[in-house]
Order: sequence, then C-alpha cells, then structure tokens
Amino acid sequence: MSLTEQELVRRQHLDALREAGIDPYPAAEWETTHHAADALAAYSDEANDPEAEGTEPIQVRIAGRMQTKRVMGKAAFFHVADESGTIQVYARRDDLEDGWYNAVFKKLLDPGDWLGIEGTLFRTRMGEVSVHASRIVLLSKSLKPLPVEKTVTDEETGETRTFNEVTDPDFRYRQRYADLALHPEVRDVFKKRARMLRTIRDFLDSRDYVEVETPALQPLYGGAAARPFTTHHNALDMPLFLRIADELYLKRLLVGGFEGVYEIAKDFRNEGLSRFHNPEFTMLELYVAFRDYDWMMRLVESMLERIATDLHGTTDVTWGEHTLSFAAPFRRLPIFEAIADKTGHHLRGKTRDEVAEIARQLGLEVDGSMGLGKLIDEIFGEFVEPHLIQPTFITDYPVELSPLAKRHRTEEGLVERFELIAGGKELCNAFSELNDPLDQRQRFEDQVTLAKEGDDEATNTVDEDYLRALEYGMPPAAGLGVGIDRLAMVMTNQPSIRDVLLFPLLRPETGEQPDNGESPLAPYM
RNA sequence: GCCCCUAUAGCUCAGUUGGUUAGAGCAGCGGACUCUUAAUCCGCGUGUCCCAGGUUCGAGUCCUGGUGGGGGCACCA
Repeated sequence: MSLTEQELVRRQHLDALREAGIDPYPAAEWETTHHAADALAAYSDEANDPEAEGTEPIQVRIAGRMQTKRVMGKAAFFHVADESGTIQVYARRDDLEDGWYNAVFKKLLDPGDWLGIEGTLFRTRMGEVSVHASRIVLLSKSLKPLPVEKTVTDEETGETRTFNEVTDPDFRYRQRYADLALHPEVRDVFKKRARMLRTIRDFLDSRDYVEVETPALQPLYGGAAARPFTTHHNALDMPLFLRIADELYLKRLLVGGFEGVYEIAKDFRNEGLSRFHNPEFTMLELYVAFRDYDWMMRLVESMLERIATDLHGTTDVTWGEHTLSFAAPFRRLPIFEAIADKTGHHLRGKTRDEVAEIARQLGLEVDGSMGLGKLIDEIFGEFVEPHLIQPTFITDYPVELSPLAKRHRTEEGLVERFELIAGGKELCNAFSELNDPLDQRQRFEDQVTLAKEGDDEATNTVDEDYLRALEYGMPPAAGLGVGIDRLAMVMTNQPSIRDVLLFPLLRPETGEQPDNGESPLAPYM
C-alpha cells in the first residue's frame, strides 16, 4: 500500500531523529507526577494558591499525546492529551536544551507523538492553566496522522462546536484505536461498562455467590435456542460447539452443593447482526439455591438500582428522549395481560388455532410450523415489547417457550419465568429452575421432535449427562441471565450494541487486490 | 437472504440539466512570528471521485453488476 505524503514526511522525521541520536521509541520509564486533570486541579487548589506571593511554582512531569501545535517563532503552545484529559504546554526556545527547539521540536515532532513533559504550572495571559516546559522528551513517534478534530467554545454562549468531527461508523468501529484516541467520550462509555461489571461482581460477591468458569468449548450445546458455531479439536478428532449459554453447566454446580454461582462470559450464537445483536456477546448467569423467580425479581431490582446509582448517582437513567427509572419496585405484568393491554385480545386458554387466527387478524404472517408458544411470542415481540420503555417484568410464560423453567405453581400451562424489558428490549431472562429430571427429559425430547420437524434452533440432542446430574437431585433454585451488552447500552445511553463493544464484528477489510487470483482478504494492511 | 440509504484529498464536505484543468476548510509542505488556542500572515493541491463493465463526442454526475458501511426486514426463548 502506498504511503500518503503525510506518512512519508513522518518517516523522514523518524530517520532524522535517529540521525540526531534520538531514539524515537525509547525503553526507559517516564515516571509522571500528574495526569493532566490532576495538574489542573493542583493549580486551582485554593489552599495552596500558586499565584500568591512567594509561593513556589508547582513542578509537574506529565505524559501524553501531542494535539495541535501552534508555533510562533521562538515559542509555541500545544496541548497534550492523557487518559484524564488535556493540558496546554508552553515551550520556549530559550528554556529548553540548546538547539533542541529549532532542530527537533519545530521540525521533527508531529501531532500524535507521545511526549513526556517536565515543567512548572502557570496561567497564561488568556487565562489557561498550562505547563511551562523545561524539558520535552519523545516517548513514541506517530507515523500515521490521526484525523484532526477541533472543538471551539463560544465565549458568549458557552456552546461548543466541533469541526471535522469523524463520524464515519466504518472508520470508528474498524479503527477503534483511532476512535478512542480521538474521542474521550467513547473511552468513558467503556469505563462505565467496566464499572458496571465491577458493581455486579461486588453485588454478587457480597452475597457469597461464587464466580465460576465453565467450558466455552462444548461437545453438546444447550441452555438456549440458537444456532451454534462449530469447530473441531484435532487431537481428539471431535467436533466441538462454542457455547450458546452457560446454564446447564452452572446448574450442575448446584447439584454439587454450591448454593449460589454465577459466571460472566461470552456466549456465541451463529445468527444475524443488528443494532441489538453481535455474534459474540457477554452474558451474566446466576443460579441461587432455595430461591424462586419472585425472589429473583427483587434481586434484579436491587442490582439494577445499584448499578444505576453507581454510574449516575441516581436511579434515573437517560435513554434517548426518555428517562428510565430504575427505582425499585419495577412494574410487573403477566405476558397475557400485557398482550391484552396492547391488542385487546385475551389469549389465555385459547387454542393454537384460535391464537393463530388472532395473529393473522393483527397482520402477522403465520405459517403452520408455528406452535402456540411461538405465536404468543411473536405477538408479544411485535405489539408489546417495543412499547415497554420503563423497566417492566413480564411474567408467566407459556411452557412451550421455556424447556428449562419450572411449571407454574398454580397456573396450568405456564412456567415461573420473567423477562425484564427496558427501553423496548429484553435485558434479563429468569425462572424458577426446572429440577424434575423426568419432566426435563420429556421437555428435551419435545425439543428433539421440534428439531426433527425442522426447527434449526431447537436442540437436537438430549443432554444425558445433565439429566444424570438432575437425577442426583438439584435443589430448587432461581436462575437469571442478563445481557450485559444491552444493559451497557441502556446504562450508557448508546443506540447500538456496536457502541458498547470495543471491537464489534465487521466484515474483513479487502486489501489492495492485485489481479492475480490471490486471496482478496488482507484484513490488517 | 431481501429492501432502502450511502461511498469525492489524511479528516469534514461542495461539485449545476452529463461539458473540457474536480474545489473549500482543517491537516500537510516552504517561509515569518517569544502568550497561542479552529493561532495569524504569505506561498504550494497532495486525488484509483469505492471497484468492474456499459451508454455517450464527453461520466464524479446516467445505467447494470459488485464491494464496504449504516438503517430496516428476516433471523434472534
């Protein structure tokens, strides 16, 4: 791939630096005393006013990426960005090592270079707290120019305007490193995501639930309805599946005597991509012995309340034009009531064919392969779910949809299950876990029948080992699954799952295509 | 898999009913400048107009096919 003029210029700078005896990629540690934000805070600390008579100037050593460079002959200003923010640096020829300013700083350093700066804090005539540099060290040379965005604050209105903002999603997702370097607010999203995960772990650990790890490579897949990725183990010469859920392994651990276990892990589902779906995604699963789905609703309320408060200081979370309230308790609504509210149709007790007719009346496409459960799910997904903006527990699903959930204690044909919907999307799925081994075997066999009838998401194998575990006796338990990515979307107000994944799945870039029949795929050049 | 939108300089974008040499700002290059902040001033345009065909005297512009990206549908307990 040919280099642009700007890339060539930077390579020339690199060569010139080496000729001048400056290592553009030095190994030695550059110990810092401050981040940019700390330095600014230190200066504005009124208890130690640095502008008061007789006060010693504050010495700082900082490190960061050079932003725009404004050279005015024998002095220059530039900003340096580190993880905390930016701070301006004032570099004067006569304050730096002899000849260095003209020969190195002006000619060979470029925006994007990583620099170490030593100096004292002062306030410029324009009022900006800055570092008056006594020493500037190149820490790492940048050979490829980052796009230049400039943000201006209008002094009268206080409004900020950004020029040349990089908005191309292709660029931002593919070159996430550049997106992050350019956009501190994108880094903030991922810091919030990390904090959310830490809150979840704190919350669960404080209840003495044990974080465990179960296989991602599985000889049989199960625990959800989804098509798996398949792979192959060479030494054992056997096919393996990437997990679509952790559920069946975690419940084996309840049999083994753990009373609370959870796992935060990637699941893999071989399905389409969308604003809400990535083929690999992060799932929290939690199983607690001797509890039921009612109890689990209260736990979820309490956990989400805490996540919202930790991230935002309040249970109110902005979601597009809405404000979601995660203050407990959340609304609870049986699925049949929810459907009746939105469509006027009471489906409880109706036969498969009656529901199919209603679905047709509502304008849904119905075909003969759709069972009662599937039809109800379709109606719910089309007419109810998108309208559930505030956090809402939808409860008591038809048994056909839930082969791993316990039958409802009083309602025939239903299971003790809930989903939490917020922002019009499913965030959690939970139930009182089915622990009757004989009922479980029957439901697995029903799934196998569905698979044979052509449902390519039904599991086509009975997991005999799981049934063996259940036969030893699994305590009654409540189980929960939380889509961490979707929760992160809601908690950080991001419209696409790609905005809460550092590296969402994209097609590989096609490289330069020499007309020689070689592979067109050259992802990273 | 289907439908719609979209692709022009490193970045953000303009480009007329098809018209001859494809432009602007920022970035970059050369020069001036010791408190600037989209620094300013003087000079310089750096391009596979996503790709491949086609229509035409002539295509960035129109047509067909393809590729990347976005949105929607389908799929997704």
